[in-house]
Amino acid sequence: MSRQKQFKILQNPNVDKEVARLVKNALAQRCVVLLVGNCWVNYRGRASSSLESGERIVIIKEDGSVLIHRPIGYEAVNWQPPGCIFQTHIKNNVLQIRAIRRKPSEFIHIHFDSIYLLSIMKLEDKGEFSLHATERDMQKAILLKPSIIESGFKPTSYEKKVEPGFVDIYGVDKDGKLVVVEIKRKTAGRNAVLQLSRYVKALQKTADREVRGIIVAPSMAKGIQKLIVTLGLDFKPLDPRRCAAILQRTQTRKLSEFFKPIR
Amino acid sequence: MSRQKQFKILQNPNVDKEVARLVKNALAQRCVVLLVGNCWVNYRGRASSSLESGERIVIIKEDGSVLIHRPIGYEAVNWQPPGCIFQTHIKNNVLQIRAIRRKPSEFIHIHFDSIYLLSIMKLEDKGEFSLHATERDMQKAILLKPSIIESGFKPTSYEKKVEPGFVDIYGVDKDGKLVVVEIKRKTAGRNAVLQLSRYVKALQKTADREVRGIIVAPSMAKGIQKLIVTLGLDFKPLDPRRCAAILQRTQTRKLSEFFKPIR
DNA sequence: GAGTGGATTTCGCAT
DNA sequence: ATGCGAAGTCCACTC
Repeated sequence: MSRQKQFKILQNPNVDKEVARLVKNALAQRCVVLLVGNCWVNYRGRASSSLESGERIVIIKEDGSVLIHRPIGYEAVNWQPPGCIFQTHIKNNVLQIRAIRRKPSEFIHIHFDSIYLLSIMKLEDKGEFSLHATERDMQKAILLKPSIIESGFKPTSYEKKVEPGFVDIYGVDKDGKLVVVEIKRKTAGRNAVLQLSRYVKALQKTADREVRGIIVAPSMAKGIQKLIVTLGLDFKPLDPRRCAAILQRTQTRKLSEFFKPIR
Repeated sequence: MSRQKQFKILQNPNVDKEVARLVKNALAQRCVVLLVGNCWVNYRGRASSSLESGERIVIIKEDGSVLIHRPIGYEAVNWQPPGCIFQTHIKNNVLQIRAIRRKPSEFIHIHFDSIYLLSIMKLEDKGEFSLHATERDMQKAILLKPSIIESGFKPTSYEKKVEPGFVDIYGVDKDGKLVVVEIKRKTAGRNAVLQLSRYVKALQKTADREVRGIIVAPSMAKGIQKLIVTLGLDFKPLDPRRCAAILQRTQTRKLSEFFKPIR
């Protein structure tokens, strides 16, 4: 199963022109460069810092971001966000790598006098990353912490399931208006908006008060904003991961202890 | 100059019991473990996430923190703060590493089906890291050596936090006038000047003496000079590096030993 | 222990 | 572009 990955690994190379050339070429080719060795670092930009000599792991990624990690600590001690320009020099058996960024203008200078490991690689990573919260989780989170929708919102009841693909909440806003909330786990599209609009219109016929419709989703499809405004609806961006976090923090109890489900 | 560093490097090892044993021992001995290979990751805790198969860099540090880095992006895609407990398993030629944390209870499961590089090392890093010339550092320097602002200036108290981007000092000048100092780490702009002016005006209402306002910054924005004069404020240029030097010379003690913080 | 504020915060979405 | 809010924020300091 272990397929041979073609990349360069040098163990304890001399810190010389050859190493500098390898690093320079690797950076030009947008490879990922991994360095372990003894180094010191200076940073100057939004703040200034200096890091004395010590053994660290340095990662330069293909997008031009830089990370310098000490053997302890979750956070990088020095870093540079994506988009850096690089310069490499060798002088007196010291390899210097400069990572320069504009806007804000800042740089990191990394100096290696010993390299234990130099690895240059092309990594392929198409895997999707997802922080999941199901639609039901999002519904739970809103019911447990209605303020994430808007200040003063009070849910009164909810629907357990509605086709196709969303879960609704009913409530009252801070002004006493009736509110229908429609939840989408992914980007809210045309269908969701139209569906909610129909709901609101239907309810309005029998209600004695104004009825509002709110779409809750991590994002809107392109060009939907205008439709939402036209139909008099509101959009509230809500990240599923935030919902997940809320559920984790909150004691998980049955929702029906708090709210009455409709059918 | 490149001294031989004793640590283990395996290139394209088979994903088998031997690899699992090496990793397990390394973690038990608080080594830094560096893995590059094809993996997928599940996280569950404050939130939940899944990361599909792809090629990444994984760092496990001696303090029990974990970082999983994709080939792009400044931030780790998954991580675990220091203090994790680890479990390693091998099953069907897949290496599973579990990093478990209590409080909050959460875990990461990392699965490798190919390993391109496994490096196990003891890194020694005694080098000191110092961040100089933050706004707080400038504040400290002024409090420790008020004469850099102007001769005869005596700070009486300071504010720890002020919205957004400056730290204030209160004091008395050589003539007994009240002084408000506003610090900017970078060029002082229109906002800073107006903010200070409002402060001074507000204080003047309740003060029995004249109140002065001093802007301290490395430089002024273009065209601000006139505004400063118009509002009756003073400007004092101060290089953050000079502050760093002052802090360097002076024994660092708690500011509250000398001055009373306001709120 | 919980709570608070800062960060070279970063990141995203709003205006 | 700029500004505001959230983060699996993390971290350090105070109460």
